[in-house]
Amino acid sequence: MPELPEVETVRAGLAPVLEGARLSRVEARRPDLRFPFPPDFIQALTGARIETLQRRAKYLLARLDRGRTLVMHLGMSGRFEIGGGRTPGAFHHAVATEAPHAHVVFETEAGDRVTYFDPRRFGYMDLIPTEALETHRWFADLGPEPLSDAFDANRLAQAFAGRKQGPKTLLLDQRIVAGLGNIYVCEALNRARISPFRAAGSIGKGRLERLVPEIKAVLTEAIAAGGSTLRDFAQADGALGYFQHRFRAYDREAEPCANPGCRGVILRKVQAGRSTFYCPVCQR
DNA sequence: CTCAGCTCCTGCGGGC
DNA sequence: TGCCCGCAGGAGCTGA
Repeated sequence: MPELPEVETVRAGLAPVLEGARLSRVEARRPDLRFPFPPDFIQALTGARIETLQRRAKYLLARLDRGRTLVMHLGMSGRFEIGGGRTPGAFHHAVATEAPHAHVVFETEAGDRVTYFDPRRFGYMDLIPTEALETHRWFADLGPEPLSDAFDANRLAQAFAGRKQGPKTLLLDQRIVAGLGNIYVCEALNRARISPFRAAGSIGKGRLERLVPEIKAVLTEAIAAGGSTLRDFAQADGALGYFQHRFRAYDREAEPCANPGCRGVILRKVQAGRSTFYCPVCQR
């Protein structure tokens, strides 16, 4: 599911319920997601108060009042729902059925319930000492937030210098810029009319100065739209993001390029194991 | 160091 | 209808 705009949408949806809330009950319905839960996961969370719910790159960070932070990554198919955890209509059965793939349930003293679903289980959660977050291996090497001033053309030029890989691959590298994924990289390169395949080191500074604002623009627009709903992404309140209707390249194979004045057609090619959607006419 | 390829896991849609 | 294949929003690992 989630790239930066989707994770930010989830954060914004959960914050009203979780920020300032004290957890009265936490349930892990299996021993692991991508990784095992820490041994004291339930014990450490039960009774803890969530001070803030923040986002860094594609991670959600729930800072607890106990010196640790609950770190959550949604992988490919992770999703939160306010409520949930039981199959709707389960009361029709003699025994309530657990909703499929509802792996973690958080209940607050205020009576709210937040359920984490993740069919593919590429997501993960851990408890990390808050003061050690920045040096933790998940965060130590992360690049700048793409929407921050720290992410600019100079930074990108430095990262691209001498590299033969395409800008597509490098923009997916979270050490260069943190939060982009396959959709928004395809979209930003199409908007900036830069080929995903050319050697990143050969892209002139002027073109990077066009690319950076396009990255920021597509992310900002996607956040405003509540993210993109491809298969199963929904906001925490169940509302669907609608940015997918504004895709110009991603998932638009054989459709006309939307760039003004371009008469090209979007192609799909596999690059580094991922689908790359691009316009061979205007993206150079 | 760089880079391509493979891996984890489940579900879904298209083609036959 | 049912089966098989390819593909999916991430990212870490391997080995050349």
